[in-house]
Amino acid sequence: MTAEQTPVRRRGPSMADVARLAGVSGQTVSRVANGRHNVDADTRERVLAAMREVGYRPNSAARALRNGRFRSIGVIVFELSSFGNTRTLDAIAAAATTRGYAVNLLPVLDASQEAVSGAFSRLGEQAVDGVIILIEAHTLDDAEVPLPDGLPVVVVDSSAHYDYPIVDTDQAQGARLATEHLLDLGHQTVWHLGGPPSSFAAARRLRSWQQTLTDRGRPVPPVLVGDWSAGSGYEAGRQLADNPDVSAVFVANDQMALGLLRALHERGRAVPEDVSVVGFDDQEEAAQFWPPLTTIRQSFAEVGRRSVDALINEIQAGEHHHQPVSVATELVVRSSTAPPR
Amino acid sequence: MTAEQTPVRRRGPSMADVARLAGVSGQTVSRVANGRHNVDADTRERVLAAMREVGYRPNSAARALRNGRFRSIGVIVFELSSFGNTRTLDAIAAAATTRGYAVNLLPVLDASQEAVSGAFSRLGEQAVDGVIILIEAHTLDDAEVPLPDGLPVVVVDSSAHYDYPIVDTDQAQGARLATEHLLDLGHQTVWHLGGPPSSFAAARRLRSWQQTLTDRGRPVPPVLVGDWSAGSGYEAGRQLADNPDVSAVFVANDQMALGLLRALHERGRAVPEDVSVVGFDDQEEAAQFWPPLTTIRQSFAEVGRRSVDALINEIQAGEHHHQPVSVATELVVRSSTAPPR
DNA sequence: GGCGATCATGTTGACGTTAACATCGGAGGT
DNA sequence: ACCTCCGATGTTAACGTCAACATGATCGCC
Repeated sequence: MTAEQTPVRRRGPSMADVARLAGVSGQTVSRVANGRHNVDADTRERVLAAMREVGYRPNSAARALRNGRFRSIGVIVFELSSFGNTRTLDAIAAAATTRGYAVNLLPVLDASQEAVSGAFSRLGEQAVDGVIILIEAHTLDDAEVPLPDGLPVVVVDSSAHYDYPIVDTDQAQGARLATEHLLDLGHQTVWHLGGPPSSFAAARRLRSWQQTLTDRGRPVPPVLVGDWSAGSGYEAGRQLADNPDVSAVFVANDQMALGLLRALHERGRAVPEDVSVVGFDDQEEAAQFWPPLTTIRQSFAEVGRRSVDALINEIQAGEHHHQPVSVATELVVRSSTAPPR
Repeated sequence: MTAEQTPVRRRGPSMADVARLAGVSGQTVSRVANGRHNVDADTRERVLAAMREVGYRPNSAARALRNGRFRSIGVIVFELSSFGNTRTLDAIAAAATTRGYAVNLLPVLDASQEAVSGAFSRLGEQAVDGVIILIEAHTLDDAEVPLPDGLPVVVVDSSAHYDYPIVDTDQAQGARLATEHLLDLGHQTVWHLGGPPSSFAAARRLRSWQQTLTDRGRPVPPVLVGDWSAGSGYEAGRQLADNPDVSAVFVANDQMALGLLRALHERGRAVPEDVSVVGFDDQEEAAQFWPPLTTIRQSFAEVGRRSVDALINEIQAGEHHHQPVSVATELVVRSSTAPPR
């Protein structure tokens, strides 16, 4: 009793099928598929009709094998946890698509060393022409980064520790903008709730805040440290709220600022009357915080676009631009800042 | 003057190179690369060493061509705008990676018809074995959806309008949970700020809220409509705040709830003393809203996992499960709800 | 009217991998 | 000692596409 094998055509139609139907050679089909001009108008029509009839789809595997290029870029992300990464990824995807490249997501499942190197080694088997790395630097630093040799890479980060082209927001400029805004309002000094020490972006913002204060001859208060999460902002806020000296705080991102605002409300300290707060990122919700948050807007779209440009440049021209790309930020004044009482 | 062509070996080493170095046939290298057991331990070592030496990486294009499978799934997303999509995508990426599949991002650049069908036709050229669709239904409905024939598809949405398997959060159960929570606290009725009419998820939540009220013999207040954004929540909140009849509001997502809270604060209506508010999603920040938001937690992780499971099942077994998958939600009580004054 | 130029189209082979089959040597059974 | 079976390894061909080259027809020009 021979089991009747379902004769399901698993593969789709190929050029050969189209060619047969149109009565031409495979090569002609190829030419039509690739929009070459040296095909007779009639023939082209006939081929296109045949393609439609059989539902032809070019096989990208065969194409990639033949051409040695995948027209695809990989993006290594550490979860899509953070607001910034998400937005940047979005911009990358848009830019890549526009440039005719597909985007391959290579998630790093947890923060462990092995997960990171796991992602990197998986990379070797991926069908990508280049990679954009979207995870914070420290996670990489120690890892024996087994990046496949000769694979173009662009890093989105604020570290200068790489041999790869770097694109990022100008953290220092943004932090200066925030700090100066508060000082200009008349505050004696500005406190700072920073991001995790492992983040270069956080370190840059912190350093620049510090620098701005000393440039102006102001005392530098002790730094509070959060982990980017709103919860950690709340924790820090509870400490700050009880300190009557605190009249102005620069928070390293909007999410932490949200938690900080909650802590201040809880303790009955009015914003901005008692305490002024400036965030960083300008995520959509910041305008709807209570009170609406003054913050530093960074253009994730621009960062995404620039990193794709840099990567595709590397892929197609083989050119490295080791000159880091810095994207400027912008101060957005809302209601969470005011002169000291 | 013949320009010296840089003899850059653009292609990486292939199995043949490894085979030559290890003194075996290509097939043996293939067996080692795929972890087959029928290879002598010594030989395997020799091959592995050779691989390391030349820096061998399997060429996934050749593999895909040979096997007819890409081990890759596509995800069609309408920007990564919404919190929910982002989280679901994250879960999908994690689940897919765990199952050994790569994830291809297929962004829909704008809401226009052509952008959507653009994404779909691009799909035909993508190296994917199946697709998960993460865009709201209405955008698809009218479109001549030119989905490649025979390509496995899973839709993450609450519509039943598809021929494809569907996975989504149990919107109706969540909305009922929210509404009942408020009624149980003693509120006479519950107002509703819904999502855009184009969203099936929003429609489900609305319908279930309505149903719950009528089941309990309560009056059904007029519906307010937002677009998921915090800004639209603020707009709606300004209307609600001036209405003294409003003592309880069920908001269709947390972001809009944030804006609504701001509007209530602005008008001096205390939460929860004057007005109780329940959100939907339980995004991380909800616990740090002012006051911390009572909300409906939906498991994006589960939705992502289940949709990947469904898709891979379809890919590997060819089985469709037209039975929609519904993922349960959970009420998380915080400080934004209380009995009426 | 002959000759090369130009253009549409066809033929061949290679990209790197692996399924299917072939081969070969030794272990085990009678 | 002979035969079988099994496991390790090699050989061949094919997946779908496209560059490179080959062919043959048409055209214009001296």
